[in-house]
Amino acid sequence: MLEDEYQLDFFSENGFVRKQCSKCGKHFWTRDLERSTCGDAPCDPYSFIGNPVFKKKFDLAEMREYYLNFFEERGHTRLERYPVIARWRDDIYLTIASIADFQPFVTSGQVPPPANPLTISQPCIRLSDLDAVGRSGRHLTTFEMMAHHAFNKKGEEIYWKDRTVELCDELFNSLGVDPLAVTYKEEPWAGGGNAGACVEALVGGLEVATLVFMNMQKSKDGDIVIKGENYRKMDNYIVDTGYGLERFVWASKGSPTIYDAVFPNIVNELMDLAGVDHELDNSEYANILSQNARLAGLMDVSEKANLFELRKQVASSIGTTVDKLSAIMEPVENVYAITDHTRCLTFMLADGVIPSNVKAGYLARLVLRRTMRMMKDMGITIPLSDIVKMHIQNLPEYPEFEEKLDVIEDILVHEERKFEVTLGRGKRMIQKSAKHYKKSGEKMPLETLVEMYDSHGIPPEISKEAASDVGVDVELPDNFYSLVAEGHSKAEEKEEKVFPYAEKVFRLPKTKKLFYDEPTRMDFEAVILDIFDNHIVLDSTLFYPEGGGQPADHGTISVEDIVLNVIDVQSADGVVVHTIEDTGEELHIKKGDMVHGHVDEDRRMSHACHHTATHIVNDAARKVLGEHVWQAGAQKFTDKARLDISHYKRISQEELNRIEIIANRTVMENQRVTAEWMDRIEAEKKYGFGLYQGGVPPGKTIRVLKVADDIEACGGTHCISTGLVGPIKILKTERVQDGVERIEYAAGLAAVRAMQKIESYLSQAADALRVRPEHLPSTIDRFFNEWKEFKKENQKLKEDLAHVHVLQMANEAVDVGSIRLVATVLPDTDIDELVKIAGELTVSKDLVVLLASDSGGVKIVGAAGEDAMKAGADSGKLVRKMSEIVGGGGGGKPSLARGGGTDAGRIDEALEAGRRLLEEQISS
RNA sequence: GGGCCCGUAGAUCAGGGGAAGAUCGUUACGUUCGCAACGUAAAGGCCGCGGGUUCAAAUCCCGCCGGGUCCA
Repeated sequence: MLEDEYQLDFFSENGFVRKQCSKCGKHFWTRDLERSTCGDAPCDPYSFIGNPVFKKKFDLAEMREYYLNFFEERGHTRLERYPVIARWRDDIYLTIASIADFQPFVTSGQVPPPANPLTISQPCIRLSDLDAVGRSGRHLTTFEMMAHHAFNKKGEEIYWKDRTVELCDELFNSLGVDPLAVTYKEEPWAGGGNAGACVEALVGGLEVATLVFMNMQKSKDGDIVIKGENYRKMDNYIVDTGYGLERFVWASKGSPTIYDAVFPNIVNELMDLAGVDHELDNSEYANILSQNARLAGLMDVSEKANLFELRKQVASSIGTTVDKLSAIMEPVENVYAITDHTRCLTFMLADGVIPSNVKAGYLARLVLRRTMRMMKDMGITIPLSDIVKMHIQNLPEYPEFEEKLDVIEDILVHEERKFEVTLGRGKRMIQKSAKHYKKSGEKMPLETLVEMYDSHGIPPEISKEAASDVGVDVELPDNFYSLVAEGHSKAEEKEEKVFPYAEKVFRLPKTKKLFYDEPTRMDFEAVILDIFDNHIVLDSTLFYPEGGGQPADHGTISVEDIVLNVIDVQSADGVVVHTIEDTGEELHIKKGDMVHGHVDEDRRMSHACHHTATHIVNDAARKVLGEHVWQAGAQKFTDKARLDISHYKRISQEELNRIEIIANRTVMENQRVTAEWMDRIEAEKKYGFGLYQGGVPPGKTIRVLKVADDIEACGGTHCISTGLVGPIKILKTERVQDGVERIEYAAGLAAVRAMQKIESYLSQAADALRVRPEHLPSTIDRFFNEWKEFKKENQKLKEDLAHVHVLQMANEAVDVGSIRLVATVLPDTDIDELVKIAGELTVSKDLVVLLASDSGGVKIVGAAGEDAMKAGADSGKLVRKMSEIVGGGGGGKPSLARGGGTDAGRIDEALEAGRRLLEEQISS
């Protein structure tokens, strides 16, 4: 299909031949004329374990430096790593490859690369093979993708396939790899809307590098089909390589697993803590691990069935049973996984991921809880942060980690406690439910497990354990997690909002945006470029289009004596579209007309105030809460604004007060607000990704806005100095998601109005109680307590009163057959009192009591003593009948019933009916 | 962004339209030289908030607030 793509001069000039793998049928290139297999698993098993393929052993730092230096010496510029949380992307949460650093704007050609060609070692996180981590001997959640990239354009080629493969080959040679042991397997690649030819570089059965030649993009009418999708060639074509740093280190050491190669000291320490004898010098033990890794290399061990198959094969190869082998392997695998997961957490937390129940934060919590569970299983009781500390010490190449240690520790302690609470709650729930099934002698159904996990976060293993403590059997199928997933119906893809005039707008020139240069001017002249329905496009405008959480400007556009109200302004592809109020009349304006625009100044100014205030509050929050605070969203209104920030705890009142003070101090310092259009790459270099707090704007240049200490890419309109923001009043906080706090505040006049409103609440409350506002707290406290006292006293009085009634009324009882009846009206008595009286009366076992009151319509209470009930009296039925008569309903137990209605005029009639029904009851 | 679960006494939770409960804790008294244990009794509730349905709502419905949790 793409056969021609792989016919490289480099191969033919260097003695390579193209072969087809005798096992998998794929094509590959090799210098070894004898070779018949492609070199990849499962066709070739690992041969490097115990038999390193490089002439020297490397650790992570040495290997990384060797690689970067190698490419620097060959004309590449070395780049600093990007964060593992992909702040500059809105389509992925985590950085999953080095090329992700340059998507979407560099790869699409919109923004030039920061250097060309370049080399980088990018830490990446992939959680897709979580279950295989620790078991397979080669999977990691966190790895560094070393890479060299070249971004080519038509007519501006840096280098392409030949040079790429040549560099790769040269790297292997320099490391002392036997040239005959290297194979390059052909493997078309597609991902993220792009595709291209690709060769995988294999050494000793291990894939150590992937060389992708990205030159196609997804396109409906494309003529190239890859994996069922249509693609077409792009004008720019990109060398996207990925060399696995950890795999290189592993290959250089030839240790049984990648974990023993990458972080041996932490593995060893944790093995000690878990009481596992991890003696790699012991040849028997090392042989088990090696066999395991070798065979695991041939299969996907994330599935339980495959894992069992693996165990069987390893067991038979070393002559033991599956059970014995599992007993050895499971603890070791767990420790490997713990070591890997904690390294993942180190990167995530240090780069500012806040654990949460949503988004990237959820991924962090997922890893966190897995880790804690495994630590518990292994009896490792040290705090998570101790292990993270080990990683940080182990990674001196990342000095930024050290600085974040305090926050990381705080987050981890917080998360550990949270999980404890959840587990404790879960265990109680499970035990309760288990007791229920024990009683009925059933097994605990699967749904219960699913519900426990899905709604309460209790891992099924723990449910099972807790249930068996009570003595209840639980069936836990292998595909448990997929069953959970099944329960979640797939969310509908929401339709993308399509601008109805996109076609027309696309042809128009970009509108000149005057509001940036002249933020205080509100009147302007412009020429109409186009009109469609009630939408107007001008050549230039002062109207700010909605964007960056700032609503659109309103105002008027007038042509001679026609004045049109502007009610919305949107920007599409740099073209500003003004929407005017539909008056129902025909518009007498046309293309080419000169117009006068006027922006509603009050509206604009309050937006500007709130926008500048947002930057100020964001900065203040970071100062009070910590560097991990990151804007997660913001919206401005005329009367208030809100800012969502990432933070792992609720914000306390005291912290809020400090944020408010700092924000207002920044206002009073009256610093100039400056905006500067900068080259994107340069701005990123100078200010870091903190620029993208409010989102990632497209384009080659970005507008860098400085408000006091806050520096962000921002396209909004702002006050020209912080003093003009006026007072900032924080109104409230809200926890919008776990790990995301929303701060709501008002600025400028809106703040004054907000304060006045709060004051009026206070004075109204104070007036009602006739006290001064400062006495409100104590007065309200007193009132509330008194109210409670009175309520209790009232209760007692009613009981006393009932008692008095009872004595009187017992005498009024009339005989009905063998029992006695009290039927009477107690005017203006509430239902609770009636109940109490009835209750006391029926201490006399032969009494039936029917009481009625005219309080709030009609209330009826009926009660029957023990003997009366035996005789056939049923209060429920009596009351139901009586209630119907007074236009309502009622019911209850034979011993006590309540009811009522609305027609007070028929109370006597109802009582009479009750008496008659009672007669029937006891006679039947 | 979507789904599910939960807010009842200081704590942990029952109850799920017809008199607000249990266990632990608290207090007092008894037993004891004293403590623990035990016995007896008491105090402690806007049943998260606001609407609605109903003669009647802790209970059913809607909204809000607070918490938990799974998935993308």
